[in-house]
Amino acid sequence: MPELPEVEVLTRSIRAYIDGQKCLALDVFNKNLREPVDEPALRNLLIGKTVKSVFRRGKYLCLELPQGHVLVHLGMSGRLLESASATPSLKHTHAVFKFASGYLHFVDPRRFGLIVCTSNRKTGKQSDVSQCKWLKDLGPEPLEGDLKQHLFMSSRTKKQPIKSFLMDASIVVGVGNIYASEALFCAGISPLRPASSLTLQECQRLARCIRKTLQAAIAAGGTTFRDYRGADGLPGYFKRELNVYDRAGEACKKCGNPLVQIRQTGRSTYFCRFCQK
DNA sequence: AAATAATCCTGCGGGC
DNA sequence: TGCCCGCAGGATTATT
Repeated sequence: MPELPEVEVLTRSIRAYIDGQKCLALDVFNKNLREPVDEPALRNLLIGKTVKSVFRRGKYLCLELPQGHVLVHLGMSGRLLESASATPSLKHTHAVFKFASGYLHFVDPRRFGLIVCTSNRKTGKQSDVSQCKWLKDLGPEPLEGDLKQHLFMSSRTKKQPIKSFLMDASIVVGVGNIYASEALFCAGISPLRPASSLTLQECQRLARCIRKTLQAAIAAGGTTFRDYRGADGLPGYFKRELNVYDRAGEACKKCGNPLVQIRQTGRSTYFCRFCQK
């Protein structure tokens, strides 16, 4: 998916588009996402209501409404597109939201995505969306707080490779397969290193690199590898700034040696054997 | 407890 | 042209 930078860019667009706008209608064409879409609950939360805020938590896009939240996750291939038309223009358009300002089309060929809602009213009390089942186990945001200290402390008992560790959303959110490889290259740390073997100094370097990489990607509008598109339907431009991802066999930009590709827990990892120790 | 494998689904590119 | 294979940015569940 869409990792953190892509969802952040998307969130900003969607915020400008629908924050403070009233939702007028909802069409669900295919409920069959990772979790079945609860259309009655969604309508109840949305129709005739005004969007109070739009924010991101990890890779979730969150819409705040008077009586709860709608959470959207793009999975691997999801898109959320702004459109002046109610009619789906793309195959695999599973839902269309109508707001006073225009339409939002949810498109997701692989259907790993998610549209779920959380309601305030169940307990009768104001419920904290951060404690809902989707968000409660997420680790901290990498762009906030003391990331270096967190990485160091939470890795002390972990023998798993640092790359897998970084991609674990319960450790830190938003770092997916692309940015894990990129951040490790930036920090000069091998993806194969056991997480617990990193020193505090290395965690500091890694934390800085994670932030630098994510922020640069946000500034470039995200990375489009295959599927990702912004809310305007346009790709992100960070791909040309990638140093290792999808560059197996090509020259390392630091030392010139060929980059290698390996598999870690079922995912491709790219790195330089000479620059990353 | 912690680490890995299998799984959900469609699309695309490469090899033949 | 077309078929088959492997792979794809995620996250949960089951298995060792």
